[in-house]
Amino acid sequence: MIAINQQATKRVLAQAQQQCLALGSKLTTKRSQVLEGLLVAAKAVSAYELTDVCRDKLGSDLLPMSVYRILEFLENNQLAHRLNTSNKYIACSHITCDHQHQPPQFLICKTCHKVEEVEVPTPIMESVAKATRKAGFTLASSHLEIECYCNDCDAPEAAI
Amino acid sequence: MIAINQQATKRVLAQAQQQCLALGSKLTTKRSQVLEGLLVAAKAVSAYELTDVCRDKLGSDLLPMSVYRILEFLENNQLAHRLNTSNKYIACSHITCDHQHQPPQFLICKTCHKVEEVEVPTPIMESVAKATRKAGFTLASSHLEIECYCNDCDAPEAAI
DNA sequence: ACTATAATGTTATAATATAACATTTGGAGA
DNA sequence: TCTCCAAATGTTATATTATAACATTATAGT
Repeated sequence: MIAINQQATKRVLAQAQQQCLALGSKLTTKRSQVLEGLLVAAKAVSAYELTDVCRDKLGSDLLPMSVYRILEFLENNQLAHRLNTSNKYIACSHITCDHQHQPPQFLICKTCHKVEEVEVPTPIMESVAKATRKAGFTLASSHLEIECYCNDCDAPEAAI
Repeated sequence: MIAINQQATKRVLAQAQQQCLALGSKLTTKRSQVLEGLLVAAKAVSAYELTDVCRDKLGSDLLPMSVYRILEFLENNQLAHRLNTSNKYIACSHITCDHQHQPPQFLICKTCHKVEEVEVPTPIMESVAKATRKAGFTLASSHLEIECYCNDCDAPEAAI
């Protein structure tokens, strides 16, 4: 996970601040709290779980509705990702990087819900995009979500 | 979509029957109705939408709870797929094929929810599996879901 | 026919998400 | 500084998706 201590968290939040400004938007106190909640959670959490984290760990009194709104904002500002596979949210692990990245690929453990964010090799993404165009579609999502079992959780059967 | 007329539907259902037997399970009347519902819908539908289709188009009186159970059965018997991206279900487009297929890749239009099932080229799936193992995970899901815009729906911005 | 198991029915409720409108806040311009 | 607009947040209600828990019915093997 991206932030393992308070100092790192501060650094990430400051960087997020900058990133928002660059995009012409503002990381308000509440938004910062929600992002901090994601960092504190240090794993993929549902909007309601995140609401609890913000209340219990950060003393914030946000309601789920606000958390949903703010999560949408964070997504639009590339500070968080929504994992469709599990209906959970996670902080972007590249907030403190200053360079462009390949599209993320999320490896999601079906058992313990641990998430690892790796980069999709360019040739793979190109193949996918090509197959997509061939079928008469245009790629919309810039990330792949892969359901996995992590090594701590036994895979029930053989995989592909 | 897989079944465009009654005759084709019958053929698919008969084949599904066989496929179940081969797997040591039974395609009961209700299960067959739910599968037929998916065929009639001819697109990805939610469990509740499917319940409506079964009631309105097929005269079945299933409750959503039963539909969920039966969808789970159909998935286990490779007769239907659950699309995590949209929380919808779709009939497998390969029921009437008698050969093994590559893992499916679903192209899902974010706007109109049209779904196209194409095959993932083996080398791509191998690359993904490799990256997965390298990160300490084992592939669990045998399909990829790709969010797209279909050519009938305008993509709002440039894609990857 | 008897019984064990599978399948389905039924009711309740949990979990996720959005709609709609009200209120507050923070800045840009008068 | 004041005013007013737009953005952000608050609030309430409700839609949508999914599962738990237990009851009943159907089916197959003996």
